[in-house]
Amino acid sequence: MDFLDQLNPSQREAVTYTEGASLIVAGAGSGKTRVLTYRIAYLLQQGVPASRIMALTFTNKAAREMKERIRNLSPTLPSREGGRSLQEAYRYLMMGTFHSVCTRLLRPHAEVLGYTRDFTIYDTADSKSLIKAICKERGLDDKIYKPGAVQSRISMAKNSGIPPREYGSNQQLLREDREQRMYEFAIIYELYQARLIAANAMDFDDLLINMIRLMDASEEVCRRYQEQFKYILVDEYQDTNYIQFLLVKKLAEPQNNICVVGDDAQSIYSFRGADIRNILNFQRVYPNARLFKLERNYRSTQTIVNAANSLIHKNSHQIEKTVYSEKETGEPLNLQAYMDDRTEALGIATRIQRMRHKGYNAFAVLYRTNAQSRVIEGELRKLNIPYRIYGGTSFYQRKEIKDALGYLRLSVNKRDNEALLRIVGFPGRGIGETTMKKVSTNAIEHHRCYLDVMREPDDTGLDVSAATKKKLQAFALMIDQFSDQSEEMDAFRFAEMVLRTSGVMTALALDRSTEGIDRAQNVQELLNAIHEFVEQRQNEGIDYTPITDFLSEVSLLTDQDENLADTTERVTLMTVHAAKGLEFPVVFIAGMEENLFPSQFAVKPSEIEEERRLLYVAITRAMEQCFLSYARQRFRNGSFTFASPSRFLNDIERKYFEVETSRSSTTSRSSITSLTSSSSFSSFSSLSSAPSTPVSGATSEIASSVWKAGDRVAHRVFGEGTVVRVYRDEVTENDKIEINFDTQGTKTLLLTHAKLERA
DNA sequence: TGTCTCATTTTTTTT
DNA sequence: AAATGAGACA
Repeated sequence: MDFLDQLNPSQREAVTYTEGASLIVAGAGSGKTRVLTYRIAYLLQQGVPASRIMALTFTNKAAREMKERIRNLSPTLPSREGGRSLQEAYRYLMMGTFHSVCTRLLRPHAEVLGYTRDFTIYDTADSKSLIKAICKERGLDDKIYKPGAVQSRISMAKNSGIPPREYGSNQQLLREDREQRMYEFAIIYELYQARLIAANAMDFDDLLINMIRLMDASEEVCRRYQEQFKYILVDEYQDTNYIQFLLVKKLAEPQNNICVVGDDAQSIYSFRGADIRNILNFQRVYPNARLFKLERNYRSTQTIVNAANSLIHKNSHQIEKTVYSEKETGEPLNLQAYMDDRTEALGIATRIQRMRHKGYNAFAVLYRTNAQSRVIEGELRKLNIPYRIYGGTSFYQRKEIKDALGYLRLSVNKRDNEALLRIVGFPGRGIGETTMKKVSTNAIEHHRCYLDVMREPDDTGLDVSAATKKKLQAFALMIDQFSDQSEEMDAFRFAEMVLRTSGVMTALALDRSTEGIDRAQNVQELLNAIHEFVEQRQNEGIDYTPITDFLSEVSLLTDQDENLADTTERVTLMTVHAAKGLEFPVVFIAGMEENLFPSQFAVKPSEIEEERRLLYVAITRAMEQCFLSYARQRFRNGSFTFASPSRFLNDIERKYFEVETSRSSTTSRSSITSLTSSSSFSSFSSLSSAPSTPVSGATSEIASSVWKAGDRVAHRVFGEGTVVRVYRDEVTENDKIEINFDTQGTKTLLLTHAKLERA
């Protein structure tokens, strides 16, 4: 049986057209991954060696899954290659995220660019802390130079291919900086880059940029890679940025066997520099490119596909396509209004419970921001519904894990100053901020790394006491010893030795609090992960795995990459971004409110359009049913905010929603305009019409009156309570009050958002 | 130095 | 709510 039979005609065409450039525009659920997988399998069948194929995916998980599918496909392929069996071929595919593939290709040639092979990868936290330090050194106000903002601007510059030098002569950019009062931005950018290089470190963007620089710098390397990768495939092309575009273009030369797959309607990463023009202009860059459209959706019911289409058509420029489904009509979308975020979470949890016969894996609750997961989590737990949260602070972001990794990083790359700063204070060894400040100053002045200064404090004339010197030298000695052994042991044995010798393990074991025990367990967990990593490589025939290999993998892990082993039935909770590429029978989309979805930061039309695409992605994750909901009041940043329904709700054609049944019904099935609340607080009659402004007449009346501790208060959400603390006698709108509730303990409320009544 | 407390600020999505 | 920062204190 020919495996191509399993494809529909348009899929098959896209799979078998292998020479030259092709653009596959793949609507949501149209079997995009399938096409990519089969295309690679087809190439293998045609006798193309696996090592000549490069496939760039959006997550490592996607790469892994694709490899697995290719492996399962390959037995059915007739082997044209006598020697190596096709079943094994998948191992030699160059497959992964842009960042991980670049790291792999970059390491052996890092010297060309002035790095060593052991360069470390700075994650967002490292970069941010470096930026902070630079701003502080220069005495800049971090109210104006917000580390986060500076970082994303640097990233933008990098992703647009503008190095520090060019930045300083770009009038347009400088003007923008002046408007932001960031007169020294160009200098910060330059210093930042210099410090990265000095630390033998690359940030995420550097991995891509340096890959291009490498190919520019070495004709030989360039040709070698171009010859090696005869076929290049890029998944999720709509979310690639300018640098990625350049990189792929360069790698594919001169034969240009390049195949990109994507859906402009699902471009949701512009904040990360993704440029939708890459996919829109593909045919202009490659005039001979064949265009394939996959328009049949195999995932969702007709209603879901049509509803999503009606939404996305509100956007301007798109590649013309008609996504359709031939599955059953299916159930209408459901829209539910709730009084507040907790009621919303409870509503979702209750619905899941009612439908639990489908199995918990059938459900996903999607939201715009990670912060929304808390409430939902809480209500699910109350109803004993098992769930799994993706994103948020992942395992590798935990402090103790970052500390542990810091030791490993520094041992491998002694110039990794950010790692050093992390770990020098843990476990405590009497080296504090003041000392490190001096170390840092001297290091920068003498163009040495921190560890050098600590090892030889006299070389730079470090002004510290003899006792401190001793401590610094002891630390340096320890790291040097680790470093000497880093290539003598495999990753696991090395990590174990370092974490024991350094005192990290002992320090954690000393803390007998619940959190302390957790932390110790987490570090043990890290060791297990390293062990697993080494074993896995052994199975792949690599018998020596140094710690460097592990380190470069962990820093590039994505959110979806975690939690493979756990197969128990659970509801999935994640942001819409994280849900990209996934599907679930039943999808809940929570928080359909203005200033949340679309985000409060989306103001420009293009930004609103991106948010709309984001909702499109969310809806098209659903196979059978889609529930949308919003809350009128939401606890955000420590206080209550009022919310109005998302404008996007009006962008979805009304006819796809469940129609309102009867006005008097207790459970509210509602159309968009007459949303009735299903809350148990209906006794507050004033509630049914949600006020659009937070300050009502009642509030100002309260604001002008005098409240004392012990006065009673009624809050519209929580019911009755007692004021236990008033910060001042004279209460004004922005004052805080603390309210004691019998069920939920104490809450602090901003008076502006609390409706108070004298009880 | 290191730790604790109090106060202020923050806002998204992630390789 | 959570995270960060400043300041007091041992």
